[in-house]
Amino acid sequence: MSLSKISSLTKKNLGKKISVAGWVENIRDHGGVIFIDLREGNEILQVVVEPQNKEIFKVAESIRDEFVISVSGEIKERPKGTINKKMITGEIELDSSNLSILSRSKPMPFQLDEYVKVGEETRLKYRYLDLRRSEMQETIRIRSNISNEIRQFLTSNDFLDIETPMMTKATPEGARDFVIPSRVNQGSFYALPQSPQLFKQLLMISGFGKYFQIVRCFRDEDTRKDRQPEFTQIDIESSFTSAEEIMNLGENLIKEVFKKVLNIDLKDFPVMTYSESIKKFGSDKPDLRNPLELIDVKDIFSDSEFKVFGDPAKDAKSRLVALKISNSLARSQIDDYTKFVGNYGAKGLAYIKVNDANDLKEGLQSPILKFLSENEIESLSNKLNISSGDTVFFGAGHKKIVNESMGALREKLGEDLKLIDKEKWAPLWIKDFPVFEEAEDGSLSPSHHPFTRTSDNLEMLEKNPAMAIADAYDLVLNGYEIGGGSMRIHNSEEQRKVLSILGISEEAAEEKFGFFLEALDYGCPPHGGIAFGLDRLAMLICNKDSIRDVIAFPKTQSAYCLMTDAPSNISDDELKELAIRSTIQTKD
RNA sequence: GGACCGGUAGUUCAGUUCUGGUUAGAACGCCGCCCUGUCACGGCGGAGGUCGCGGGUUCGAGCCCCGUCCGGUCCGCCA
Repeated sequence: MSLSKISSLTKKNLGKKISVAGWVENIRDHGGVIFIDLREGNEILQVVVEPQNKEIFKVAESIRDEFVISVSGEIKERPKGTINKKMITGEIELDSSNLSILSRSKPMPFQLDEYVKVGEETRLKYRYLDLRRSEMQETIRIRSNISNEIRQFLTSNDFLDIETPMMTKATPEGARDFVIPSRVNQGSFYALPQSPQLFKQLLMISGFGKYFQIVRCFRDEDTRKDRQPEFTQIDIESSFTSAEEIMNLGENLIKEVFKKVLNIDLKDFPVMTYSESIKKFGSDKPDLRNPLELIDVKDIFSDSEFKVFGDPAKDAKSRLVALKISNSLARSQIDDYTKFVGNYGAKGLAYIKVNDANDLKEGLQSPILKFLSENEIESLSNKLNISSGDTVFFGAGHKKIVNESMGALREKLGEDLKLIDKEKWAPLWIKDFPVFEEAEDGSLSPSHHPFTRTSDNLEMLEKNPAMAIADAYDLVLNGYEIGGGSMRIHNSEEQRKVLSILGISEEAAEEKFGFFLEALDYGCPPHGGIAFGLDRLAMLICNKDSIRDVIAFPKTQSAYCLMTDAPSNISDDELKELAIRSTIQTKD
């Protein structure tokens, strides 16, 4: 008799003889009758063992949680009053006539029930058991559905799935590479790809007009809840296209995934420029579910006696913003927020508590009031439209620090004050990024990557690179960057120029990118593309706080696998074969 | 590299500071016995601890001090 799937069993099977197999979710031994909840995937079927069949009954008495068993018998309707509405199979049960233990199990190192919370450390050590829990079964299934829908969508839009090497060449700049030593070419190293960027551009040169790949990428940088050393990108590239076309494609792709996986119709995604986003939110990946906005108040304080505000108000490289909330906070809370913005380099956090908005003389409370003129207070009151009970925070200083600290404060206040509607989806496009980011020492680094085309002309790029705008775009969802892309440079002259602006010498460019620069000279079509972070997308769709929860076997914050104990030492023989010597003394 | 939070039974936690003191508790799980309609079954009984690790202070440390390891959140980092 072949095995039936538990999920397929319904009242239609009443009276039928069937066999099932699975894990023992739970046993209720009443002495005279034994109930076994048998689990297969996420589905559970109640098996009844009656004492009449002495042999089976004896076996059943020895069964423990998570044994793997097979049972055959007849599907019966449950007696009246014993129907369990919480179970999909709650109206039926399997009256066992045969039962065998296929595999025993030691007691679990932690309980798999949904009712018991388990720490992540334990879960990761026994990840294969953690994955048995219905919650994990569900998320892994959803993730599979997501990638399946993506494949279908892209394939039906004529995109070709093409694999690119995992063993490739180390690239300068950017993230640190994971490196693979070569035995055949001793002393030389491959690198794992940070992304298939150059290969997908080469595929455009090869004439594959539409490429995609769901592909693992590797970056040897510190992790976060939304960053793992290895992660998965939905990598897309297209020839003879435009930013509008790629954004349109990406938007339809995400809409399709939400429709098919969650049955949610996303409205058209708003588009915002980078500079507007920074101005309003201090961030290039704002969570639009958060209603708070930064308000520039430079104009009010341009002649201020109060240096903390007056100086930045006069300085082009500085910013002065207010952030208003409709809550009155305790002193200790304000102190906490002051500490919080300190993490981002802010020297302090000025604030005004509005006790009575109708009395600008006595109704305000703040250590900085005595430095502010009546005019300034009145202008502030008008511009911010303050009401009694409000608190206003101020950020003043270098643009970067104000944006980062006040942007982070906006997010934190949004969370703490529960201003964010967690049921909502807030996608948006950010475009018109600068081509380069300027470091404090004036040096430039790519804000996207060095193959991004500017939407300005080349002259502008050379004369004033820090002001040049890139033909690039990011997709942001609920405050997470879930995708980003650009139109690419498609001639070697422009590509060489950008590399030189980045401070990469001609020799270095030749050594690292020579093959690519040469390829650009053999008829390169204009092209561009985008890449989405599958892990982040799945995390958001599954309503999880960390991408670890949507990765079957993730690593810890220190890039360690608690289950396999990777990374680990290799033998001296292996090292010798690879011509490598460690500079670390091995522990005793 | 840095800041902060955590590490006590198999698991989840209480106990920990201001205030160190005899035998470190609970719940769930586990083991044994009982139980014929439960479904997070129930009842009775039992076992289970290097308080992450190392050092120090003290008559005495889970608790105080120093160091260290592990997990998490964040800064730096992430073209």
